[in-house]
Amino acid sequence: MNIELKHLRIILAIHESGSVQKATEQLNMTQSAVSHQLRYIKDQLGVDIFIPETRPLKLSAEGLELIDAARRILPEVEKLKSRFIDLKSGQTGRLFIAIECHACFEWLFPVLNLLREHHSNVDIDIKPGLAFKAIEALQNEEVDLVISADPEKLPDVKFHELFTYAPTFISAKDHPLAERPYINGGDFTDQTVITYPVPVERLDLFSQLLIPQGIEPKAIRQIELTSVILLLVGANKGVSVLPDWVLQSARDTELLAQKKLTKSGITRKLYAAVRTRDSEKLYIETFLSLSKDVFSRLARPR
Amino acid sequence: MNIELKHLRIILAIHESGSVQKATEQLNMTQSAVSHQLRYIKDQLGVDIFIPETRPLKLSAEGLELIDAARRILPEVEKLKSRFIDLKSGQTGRLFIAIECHACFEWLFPVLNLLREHHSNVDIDIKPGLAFKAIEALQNEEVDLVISADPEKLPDVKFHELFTYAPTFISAKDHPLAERPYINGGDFTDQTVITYPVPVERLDLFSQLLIPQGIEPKAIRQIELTSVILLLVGANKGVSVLPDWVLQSARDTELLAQKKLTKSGITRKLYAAVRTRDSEKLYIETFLSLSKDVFSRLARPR
DNA sequence: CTTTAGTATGAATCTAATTCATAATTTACA
DNA sequence: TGTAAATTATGAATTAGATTCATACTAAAG
Repeated sequence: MNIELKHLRIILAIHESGSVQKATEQLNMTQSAVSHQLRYIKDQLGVDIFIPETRPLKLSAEGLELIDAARRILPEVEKLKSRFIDLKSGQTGRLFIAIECHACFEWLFPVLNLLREHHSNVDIDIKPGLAFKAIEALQNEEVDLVISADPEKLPDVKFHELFTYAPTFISAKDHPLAERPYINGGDFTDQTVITYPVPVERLDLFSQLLIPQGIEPKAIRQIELTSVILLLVGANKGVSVLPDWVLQSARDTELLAQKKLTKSGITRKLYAAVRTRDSEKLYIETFLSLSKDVFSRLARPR
Repeated sequence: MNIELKHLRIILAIHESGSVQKATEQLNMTQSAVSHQLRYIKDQLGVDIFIPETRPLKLSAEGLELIDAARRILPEVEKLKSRFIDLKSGQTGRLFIAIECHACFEWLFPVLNLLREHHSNVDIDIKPGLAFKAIEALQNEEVDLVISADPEKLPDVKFHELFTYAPTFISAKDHPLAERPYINGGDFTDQTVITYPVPVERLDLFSQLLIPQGIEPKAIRQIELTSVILLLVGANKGVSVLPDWVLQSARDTELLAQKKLTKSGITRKLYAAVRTRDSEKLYIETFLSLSKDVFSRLARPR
């Protein structure tokens, strides 16, 4: 026995319009096609749906049951269809985010709060623990967006530039290096460096400066919270390198010395990586523009 | 956008088996056919259901939603299908009954109670108010069975013989006619006749005896309940004609005189009329055999 | 890095659906 | 009650859709 949605739609249209003839418009079929299908349905189910040779067409006892079922099932399917229309257009969907850049929590939280206001139908979340294989998780659809500083050429992933920042050296004001106009890699050999608890190759200081020059600092101390790092640096327990945007508050600038890295300074770019086919989704575009807004407000000295 | 149940079944089979290859058996399709269908579904929905170029095949975020929907919708359809299998075989269904014969309530109630025990899934009911156009109501599927004494030759209706009975004259024992060996039509001209409250042409006494002879009784008094008719006849308020089977109880035979109608006696047959295509349904057959059983017990003098 | 299992694809084939023309029925109305 | 109008049913031809076969491609395993 083969029943398809098409058949339920035909039966329902006939019943609600009262005749095969009237149903043809609604169904966009000719009278003949409907009639042939009606016969097919009858054969499949093994019973008459409409009482033969009556006009207006009347449902049989069995036909009534079929109509009941159609009225339960078809709206479910319609719901599914409109759900997919929404999903495709980005009216609704899922935005799971992985961040390779630990400090990014600073601006990501306000962005997500704003995004939630714009797109209440989008399921927004940050997925921790994927930082290392973030792009792979993106391709696997475990996450839908990755904040990354290392763009790659991949066919199915698109990197959208968010903004430029400068990894910046900080120390206590009375630290010896606080006198220098800028900091070089070699300056770290006898320093305790305070970093986020992530593999060193994912830190700008290491990937951009120390690893290329083969330099290792005296010690590394790993701290989760940015505010605690600032505290410890202020207390002269070590030095650190953080994105410039986290060093804007008045308190930080009073207590800490900030120096550029190398004579010319190091700058990096942050990207939002999404799957190519998700790029036009509305909430992705909103995320990108909100990110730029929030960042520019954050980066502007107060 | 066109989604069919077939597509939901394919997606579900692939997901649950883990690969297109494994799903082919379950679906009775070749790998190629499944693959083509998969592409069609993707095109229709406008999104990838499975993440491309991964093995084992993994659902995309959108695919997950489709699976959820399939798991809601497909069981509904399966339920519908098995419902129709039951309907066709007569495991379940509807048995609405119209009775042209008013006295039939006497044996019909016990029959329906027994039938309910055998077929708890059948919706059994007596539909009043259709007695006059009962066969028409049967053809319209307003009812599914008609108890009738007047079989017709109709292509879509089948009359199953139930049993034979004798319309029998009754009067009080001290009534003048109680002396007669049998009763003729003319005997009614000066009698008050007590009948059920239905058109006279549907009463055996009239249709079989008085109307053909053009006789009218002195008066007609209409009473709903058989027991009240018996009471009134016993109290000499009139005479009546009832089927022999209602006159079996000891009390009746003591208080009432029973006479056959005409010298040779009148006999009639009761039929159960059903739509031809319902004839083989299990609960119809059970109804017929139960009716005969119950009647033979009722008709046997106690 | 090659083999293997799984998936995608194009062309040919087959099946099912639809159309067209027309017959058969039913209903409405005289 | 018969006739016209409207609706439904049906057969053959056509068209669209689904499936197969052969083969190319891709990812994973050894």
